[in-house]
Amino acid sequence: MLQQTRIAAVLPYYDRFLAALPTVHALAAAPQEQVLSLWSGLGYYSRARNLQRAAQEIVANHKGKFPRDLEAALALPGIGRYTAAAVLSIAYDAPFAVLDGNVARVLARLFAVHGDLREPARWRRLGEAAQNLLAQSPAGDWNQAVMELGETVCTPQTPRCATCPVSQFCRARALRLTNEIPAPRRKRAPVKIKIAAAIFRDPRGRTILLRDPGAHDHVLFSRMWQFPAVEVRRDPAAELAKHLQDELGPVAASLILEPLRPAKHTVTFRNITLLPYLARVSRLPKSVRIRVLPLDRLHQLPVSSATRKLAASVLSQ
DNA sequence: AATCCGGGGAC
DNA sequence: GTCCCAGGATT
Repeated sequence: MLQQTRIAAVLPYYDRFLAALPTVHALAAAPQEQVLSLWSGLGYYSRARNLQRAAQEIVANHKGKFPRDLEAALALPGIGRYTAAAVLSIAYDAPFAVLDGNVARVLARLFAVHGDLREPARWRRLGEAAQNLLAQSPAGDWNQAVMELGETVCTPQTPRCATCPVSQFCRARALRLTNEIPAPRRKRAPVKIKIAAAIFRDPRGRTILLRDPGAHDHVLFSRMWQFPAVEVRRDPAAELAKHLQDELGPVAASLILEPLRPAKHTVTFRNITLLPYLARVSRLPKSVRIRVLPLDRLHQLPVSSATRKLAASVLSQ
């Protein structure tokens, strides 16, 4: 959960996840839909799929215990250098240094490393530097201490050098380069997209969700349950109406699409304007690919945050 | 080596 | 608004 995600954002998910699936055996045996529902809203959903696959491999091949061997850990889906080092050092006191965004920033300032830290050759050197510093024991405590130093003291903006325990060794500070190091991560230019979505509602307050309706909006909805939706350009209502007929058939022919308040959503480099349309119907469309459920019970299914925002636009009006 | 994948909290 | 997060997989 912590991969590229702040601790504060993870905590409530972590608590709910462990309460529902407290053991590796429970996780391995759970329906994938339950795992994804527990992850719903946290993002990077391949992590959830990989975590469950890893649990299944651990049960099948490692007697239900996370492997102590580095190579075996790296062979698990979703376990890379960082996570393997973190788990093995914290759980088993194995002598592997972690390198994450926090550690990289601390080391880059300590040694005044210029350039993009994520560039593979530079990242590898930083990993070697981290390993060379790992003379302390227990290794897990050392690793967590360096990460926490980065999180709380050696922060990206306005680091708290006055309270830093290693400021006297810091080359970036000596050179007055703490604001220039590390170099900012280069990012892809943002792209603007408009997505129109139809939120059906029957007299009992129920709606429909689909899965895998088309390739174009997978990015936004993460291949999970979603409202019928389509990317639109000039005439959102008309383009959505056409899409609904293609998706759902003639049942969608004479719908009245009532525009609701647009919402903003960002997925990596895409700036998305969500255009919700309420479709009041006496009877919901039926199909094997359709799930019917109350509009205020979306958390029962795996959905992305975009789907939650769309539902909220109806519930708030 | 590049690119992709979510979401939100801090500033 | 901007930045970046206890990264990993895929191409």
